[in-house]
Amino acid sequence: METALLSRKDQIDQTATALFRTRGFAATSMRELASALGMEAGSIYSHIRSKEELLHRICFRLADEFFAGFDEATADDALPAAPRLRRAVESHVRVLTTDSAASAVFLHEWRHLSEPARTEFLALREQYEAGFRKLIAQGAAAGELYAPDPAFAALTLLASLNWLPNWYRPGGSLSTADIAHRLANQLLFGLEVRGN
Amino acid sequence: METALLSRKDQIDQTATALFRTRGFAATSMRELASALGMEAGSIYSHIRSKEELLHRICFRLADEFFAGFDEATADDALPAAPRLRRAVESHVRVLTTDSAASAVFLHEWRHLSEPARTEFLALREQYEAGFRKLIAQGAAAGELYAPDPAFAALTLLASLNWLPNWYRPGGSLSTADIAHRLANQLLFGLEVRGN
DNA sequence: TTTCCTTGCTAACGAACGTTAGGCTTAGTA
DNA sequence: TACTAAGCCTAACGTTCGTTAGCAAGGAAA
Repeated sequence: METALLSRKDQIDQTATALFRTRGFAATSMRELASALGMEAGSIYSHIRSKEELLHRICFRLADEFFAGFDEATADDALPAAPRLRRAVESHVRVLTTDSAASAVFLHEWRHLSEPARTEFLALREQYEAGFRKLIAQGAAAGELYAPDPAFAALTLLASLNWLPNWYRPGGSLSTADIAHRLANQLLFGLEVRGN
Repeated sequence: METALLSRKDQIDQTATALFRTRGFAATSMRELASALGMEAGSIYSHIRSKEELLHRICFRLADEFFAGFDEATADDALPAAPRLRRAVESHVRVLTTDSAASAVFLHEWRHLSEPARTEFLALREQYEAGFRKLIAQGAAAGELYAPDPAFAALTLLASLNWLPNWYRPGGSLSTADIAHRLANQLLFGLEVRGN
């Protein structure tokens, strides 16, 4: 029972994540998933209740990670908005890179959740984005950031970050921290007030 | 035969585009598509050869539009790289907004193309992105742009733009030209050399 | 040793899938 | 008037889908 590094259930989650990422949720069959795990399709149901449960777990676990990272990164109220935003960006990138397959599923496959999970998911997503909007708006109000339209800026910022799982490959020359720092630099440079 | 504004085949393309966008290609059945068109599933095959042909047409038509827009926007060799890049960005945004459903399909559903179409598609995509990379690199070499890593900058730039179909809705307060101009401003501001 | 829980198997279920064949209706053309 | 072609129908094909039932092997716990 306490044998492997990964429990069988975790192996299933992980393999499902990889398949959902490359093939898409709808185009991945339980038989494909079973085959990748070296077992039969029916056997998977000793571990899970349904195919959608797999997707549900992936999406909401990632949501948790994004929130936890954001909260930790922005916890210090004494800090100005700009560095807090920078830390939030770095946290976001860290989640994207350390769990890039799950992130890709999180970003692309959530629409295959059925109600009410889908609505719940979208609410979380909106709440998360609102965190960035608020930070940018604070920074703009304090004159730390140049962002005439905080909502627009937040959208663009997250868009750039969320493209990362599309090209990032774990074996690359840049470390996760490098990428995070670099992306934050490039994006915030355009936002920060000139002469800073 | 010359009756409608849209031929029946074009109506099918258009409805398929909308469904592929919201439901995804794999999760959209021919019976769903037929029902949305007010006909039966089998009848569609009087107009098309296969479901994948629909996806193929959408993806490659959009590729044509992106290329045509880019070529026109950057045709003037006498212009410096920075304004040519700006025009390319505006062209990209124009395609994304005037055909946002098809763009979303183009961006998300291409992986359901089977070989060799899939490889062909990816080659086109790479070629298109190379155009942006080259423009940014030229601008950086000439000192017009601040981009220590042109590939990185191109990736980030297109990422921000390609997120557009996720939030843009045709009835919004901003015109297509407004959005194009605004996005180009926001993105290039971070790229352009300070004091310009 | 007995009991149980985990893990997996085989076989099958009903449903939905993409696609095809063949026929009917209608409108335009000769 | 006869012919043709488009457009759509119904019915069905073979396949694959997610999922379930029932059973067997193996190790842990009693």
